[in-house]
Amino acid sequence: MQNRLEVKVSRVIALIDANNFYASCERVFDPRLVGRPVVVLSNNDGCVIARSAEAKELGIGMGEPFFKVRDLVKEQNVVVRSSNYELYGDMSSRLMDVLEQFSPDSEVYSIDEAFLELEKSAPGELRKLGAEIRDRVRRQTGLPVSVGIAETKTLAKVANHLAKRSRRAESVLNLVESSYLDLALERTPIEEVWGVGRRQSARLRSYGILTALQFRAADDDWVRRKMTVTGLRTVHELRQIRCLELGQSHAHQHSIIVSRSFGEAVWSIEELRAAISHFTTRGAEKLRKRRLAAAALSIFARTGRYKFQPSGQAGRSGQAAEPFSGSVTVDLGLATDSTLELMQAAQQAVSAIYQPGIGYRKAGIILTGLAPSDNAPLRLWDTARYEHERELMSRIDAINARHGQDTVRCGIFQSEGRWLARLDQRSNRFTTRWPEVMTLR
DNA sequence: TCTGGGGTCCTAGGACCC
DNA sequence: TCTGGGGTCCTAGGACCC
Repeated sequence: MQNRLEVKVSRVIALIDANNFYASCERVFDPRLVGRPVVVLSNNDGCVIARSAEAKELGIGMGEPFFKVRDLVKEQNVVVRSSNYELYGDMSSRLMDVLEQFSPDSEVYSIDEAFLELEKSAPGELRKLGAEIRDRVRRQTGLPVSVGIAETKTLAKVANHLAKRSRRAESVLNLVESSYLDLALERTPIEEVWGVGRRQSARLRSYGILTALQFRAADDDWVRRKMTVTGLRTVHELRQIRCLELGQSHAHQHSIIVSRSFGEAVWSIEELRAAISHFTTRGAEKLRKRRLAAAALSIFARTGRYKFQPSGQAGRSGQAAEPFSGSVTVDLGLATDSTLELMQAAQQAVSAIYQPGIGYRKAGIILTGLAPSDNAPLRLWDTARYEHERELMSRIDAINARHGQDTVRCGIFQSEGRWLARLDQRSNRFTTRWPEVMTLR
């Protein structure tokens, strides 16, 4: 038995973050892309969501709409890829497997980054450990990563940013017991501090706070008033006071969202039903995979964010209508992970939300009230049917896992439709689909 | 006309993250 | 013409309770 009151060994936090993750994944499987500008596009080929260093140098911005850079892309011979989440997800789990070798305490923070808790040691030793992490990830996955080490998560983020930016391409920076700490904070503009977004940084700038160093020196009460406890925590973290502990990712997820922008506007209720059915199927699969059940299902549907041209009778006036956005929530009564039950609720919600004469550009479902499905309350009636349904679901999942998505599917939906996203330039799913593995000649 | 005080729970919306 | 998807946390305000 461990004595729970024993003195805690002093520990530090490392943040490991892949460089240009999606673009780097593409490079692992196509080395011809090395040294060339590469961009990866969002779903529907709408926005640029990843850029290689060369593409950044051309001035292509993060989140920039693709049509705005199309000419530049052509001129500069930039490689363009549609997003391939199946490939990136698989590469992500390989990355995390390597990181786990270095510490039992880790938090997978996003698809391409993780925090590791490390035992504190001499600054030189920590730096060496960081370099070893970087090198092993490279050897075992082919991915380039940067490592930042510090006393708190927020400072580890600062360290990681600076490591990425360093011209010497060291890609490892240790700020624990570092005489460089203050200078590092001075070189970190306020908007780059983790937790300070566009809104707050504009406000802070108007008060003359331009750097992380100045923010660290701000008065506690003032920060609390202006930015609530969230802002105060960030300031404390910059002062090496740990406020944010490592979380267990997925320990208790609160919601699941499945949503897509449509390839073309959707006007009819049949097409909207088809799309929502598709999202609901994906959502139910996510639930079962994570062993969760949902107590409520919401759907939302909206027009484009930027303008909206009404059609037919609604557009007769010729005036542009306001962008429309609506949502409907259905209480499921008892938590469920059954595609059939969720589908019923979703269709009910579609009927409630649909309005003719609106060109929907995006829709989605949100599952909430999540709880482990093993703890789901027992049904008082219909127990036999419910058990039967669960059995059916697990068989369908097994078949689809083996033979591909939607080999067997529930209900009425067509898997084709104008609402499907465009993905014109997707690379092969090299690691997860047999027909797409690499062939060597 | 006058009209307490304190608590909980829920939801919508804002801000942030990658 | 063409602008992603999936999450979290916090707060304010209303409904409701005693």
